[in-house]
Order: sequence, then structure tokens, then C-alpha cells
Amino acid sequence: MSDPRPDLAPEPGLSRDDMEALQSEIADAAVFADDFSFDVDAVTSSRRDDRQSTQTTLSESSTPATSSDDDQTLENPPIVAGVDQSFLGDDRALSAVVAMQAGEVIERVHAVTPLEIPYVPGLLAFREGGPILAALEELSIDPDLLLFDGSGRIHFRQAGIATHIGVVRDVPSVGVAKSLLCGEPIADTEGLAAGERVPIEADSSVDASAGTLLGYAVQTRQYDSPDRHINPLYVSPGHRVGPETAAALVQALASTYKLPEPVRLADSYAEEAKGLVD
DNA sequence: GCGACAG
DNA sequence: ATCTTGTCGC
Repeated sequence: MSDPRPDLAPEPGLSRDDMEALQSEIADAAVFADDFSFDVDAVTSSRRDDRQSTQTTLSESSTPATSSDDDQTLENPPIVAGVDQSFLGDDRALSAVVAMQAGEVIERVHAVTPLEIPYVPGLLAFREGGPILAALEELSIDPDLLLFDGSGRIHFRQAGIATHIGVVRDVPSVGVAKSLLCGEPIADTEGLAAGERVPIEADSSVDASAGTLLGYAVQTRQYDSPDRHINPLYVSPGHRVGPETAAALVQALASTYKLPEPVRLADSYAEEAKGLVD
């Protein structure tokens, strides 16, 4: 059981070398394996009333679901929050957080802060970490899991934005990127079928032994026609979540769209919230 | 020197 | 990320 590490928060004023050194500390403090208490199977993108009772089949052939654990899961499903940013003008960032529970939005918050530094591949957390931490402070509920629009362990120093914020807040987190920052898929990722995934391993650009499993290319949706295809999502552990679970969670949270619902809604809310600023 | 690079 | 026209498909 670790603790929050506000001392490791991303400071935009650091030199590049210091930023990279801090990321190495983050990677050392991160846990890239399952270490949480919520029930992964209770995480869904659809509302309980709307989804098929596939559970019925299971309980009929076994013991009726009467354990206190099941009751607790049914009455108090995990809270998953999606985080995403949008930009105002070119000197302020708006970070939006959408918290969901059992497929329902239970809270939406946002924060606006000035941008301190430009975007540099590998140092995203130092540009957007401030706004994100500010937005998370506005949250009245505390999430069981954070989903970020960006990498987690799939990062040069194994400390992408999902890992950085996850460690600072000590909350289980997962990175969901729309393109690959580094690492190497072990197989072709073109035209995968929905539900398929391909391991992403560390290459020479990553500060990890070659071959280390960094995450997965996850195909949440795919077209039927072979003409055109949808690119996969690049999912990696942020903190306290292993690679397989990270992929499974994203798969479970994706419904009609490619992006998992909490991130998709945070994305649109980040845009919508621009309207109530200034 | 060149390439490659989340959002 | 943001700026934008055009195009494919249900």
C-alpha cells in the first residue's frame, strides 16, 4: 500500500534533465500490476437496466448471488473517471473530468489554468499535469480508477501522464492513447477484429529491458467492410493496474464508440465547458 | 546528422 | 491539441 506523492507532481518550471529525472522516480514508484480492491467485472459502459442479464446464466448453474461481496458490488459499483483536455486561445488549458458509475455520469468537473510550457513528446505531463490536478481537486467523489487520454507505461521512461498522475494521487490509472509514442507491437496491428489485442513491447527507445511488456494495442471497434479500418487504441498501465487488466477495462468501458465511455465523455465535456469560461 | 515522437 | 474541406457509409 503506497501513498499519494504530491512531492512528485509535475513542475513545468524544471529543466528538461530534471523533468526526465523526475519521470524515472515516478516509474520507480509506480506499480504496473493489479493492486486495487474494486471488482473488474463490475465495470461496464452500459447502465445496469440496459444490459443483458448474462449474470443470470452463471448464477443459475451455481450458487445464487447472495454473498455480501456481490451485494456490495451491485449496490456500489466502481467509480471510473475519464480525463481529457482542450485548449483556449493558446495560453490556457481546460481539463475536464467525467466520473461514471454503472454506466451513469455521476459528476463532471473542469478547471482552467495557464499553459506554462509547449508540448514536447515524452514530457506531456509537465504541460497538462497542472490543469489535470486542479480539475481532480474539484471532484467531490473519489474515483476508484482514472482513465487518461495519453500513455501510461508506453513511454520512454515508463512514466507517461497516466502513470505520473496515478502515482501523485495514488489512484489506479490507465493510459489510453490514440497513437503509439514508443515501443514495438509484436505483430501487425492493421485491421484487427473488435476484441483483439496485440502486445506492445519495449524497444531500444524505452528505459526497460527489450521485450518488456508495456501494454497492448486494443481494438475496441471495427468496421464490417474490409475497405477501411479503424486504428487500435494503445492501452498501458498507469499505476496499480497490470497490462491485461488495463486492456480488459478499456474493452469493458467501450460501447458504441472506439474510445472508452469515460474518456469520450471527458473529451466532449472539455469542448463543451469552453462555452462557460471567460 | 537523421529519424521519431502521447496531446 | 487545433484548423478545416471533402468523402464514405448507414
